[in-house]
Amino acid sequence: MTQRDPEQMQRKILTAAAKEFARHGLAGARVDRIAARAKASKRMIYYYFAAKEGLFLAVLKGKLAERSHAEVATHPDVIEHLIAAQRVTLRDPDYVRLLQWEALEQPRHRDPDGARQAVYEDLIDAVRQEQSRGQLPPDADAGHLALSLLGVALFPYVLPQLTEMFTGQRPATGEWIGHRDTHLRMLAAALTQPSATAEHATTGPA
Amino acid sequence: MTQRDPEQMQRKILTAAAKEFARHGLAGARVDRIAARAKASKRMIYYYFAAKEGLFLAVLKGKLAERSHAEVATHPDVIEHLIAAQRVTLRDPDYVRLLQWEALEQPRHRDPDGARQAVYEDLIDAVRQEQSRGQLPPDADAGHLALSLLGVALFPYVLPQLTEMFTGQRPATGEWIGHRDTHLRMLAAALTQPSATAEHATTGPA
DNA sequence: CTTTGAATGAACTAGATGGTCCATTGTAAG
DNA sequence: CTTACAATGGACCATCTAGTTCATTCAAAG
Repeated sequence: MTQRDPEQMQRKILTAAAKEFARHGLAGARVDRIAARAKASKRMIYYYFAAKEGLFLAVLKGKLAERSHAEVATHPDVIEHLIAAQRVTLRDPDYVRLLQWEALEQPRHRDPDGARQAVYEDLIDAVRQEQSRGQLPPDADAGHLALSLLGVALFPYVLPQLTEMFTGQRPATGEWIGHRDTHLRMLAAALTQPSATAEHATTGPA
Repeated sequence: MTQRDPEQMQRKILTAAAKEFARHGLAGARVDRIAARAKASKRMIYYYFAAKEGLFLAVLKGKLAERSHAEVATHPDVIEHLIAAQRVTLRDPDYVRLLQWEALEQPRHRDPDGARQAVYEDLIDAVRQEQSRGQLPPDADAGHLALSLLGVALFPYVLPQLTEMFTGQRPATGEWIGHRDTHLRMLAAALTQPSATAEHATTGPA
């Protein structure tokens, strides 16, 4: 019945593991749960990935690769940059969580082939271009500026408790996203133009 | 020799636990390690705090209380707000990590007495004042704006991997902080003034 | 000096969990 | 058809760990 298909097996394990690790992190994840969700025997996990941590790293690498497409896409102006970063994040909330787990649990986060570095380098370049076009403060360090922009876009999802305290709602509800969009547009406008008078900001729905 | 002193015992446990939880989170923390670090028997932990999670929550509550002082302090303008947020964070890196663990591991983060809410409410008020003084875009939602500002200040410490990719250094090194300060000042200036020409930005050292 | 209960320590337990062993099966090549 | 090996399943194990048991000690009250 179940014809053997090693590649699909590995994929199933990886996606199951991604869910589990996103939810519980490396320490909190349970190998048995991953096996169950993947409908594989635990044996398989150790057959393809040597250890729990190996699987975790594989998941991370996979997600990163998967995301690099979305991330690289440059957008005409700051506003679209921010909004896009938010949209991408919302499409796969697990991504941010994995980044957080990595930050907390992985003392060493290496990027051997520099693939990751490259992705962000592209983002910095985009910022640089917008600076030269006068869309962003020209004398700001591009790296720091890109970091700040990404921070504004992602922070609410990174610490939802704070977000709730500040805005009265958890992020990722439809209504909240609309409000946030409006805010991001306004912020970008303030950064771009002298008079921070956002033209009637539409509460941009999905 | 060791006269019995219940209160100090509890404090010792709490500070030991804070360190351990900040490092490893709730799931990753080891009760034995906490006991060892506190130079207490494990029994004591369960005597004063019913369970591991109880201890975790106690730690969280303690840190929050400890921080509310620093947080409440309002500052004359945006710049100082941001810089201050950064300084406070640097003085106790465990704080941000605990917030992150909370975000990841605690599906339910309640604030029964609303003490926490109050702290952030103050921050929002401060932002509102600066808006009315023309220091910040007046038509932006104060809550979202406060969230964004805090995001810019904290984000680098929340995801240091990204920070390293964007700026070439991990945060919290002396040099990095100086650069970040400069950047924050520039950003605040851009948000405040029409022409985003930061006067010769000094690379403000520690 | 005794009594009493809070405070403490050391050894122990039950269960969970990462990882492994060994036997088996599908499959592709000869 | 046989051989050989990759792929798989399921039971098994050693260890780790949160939490407990029980006896003991200190200190304050009488």
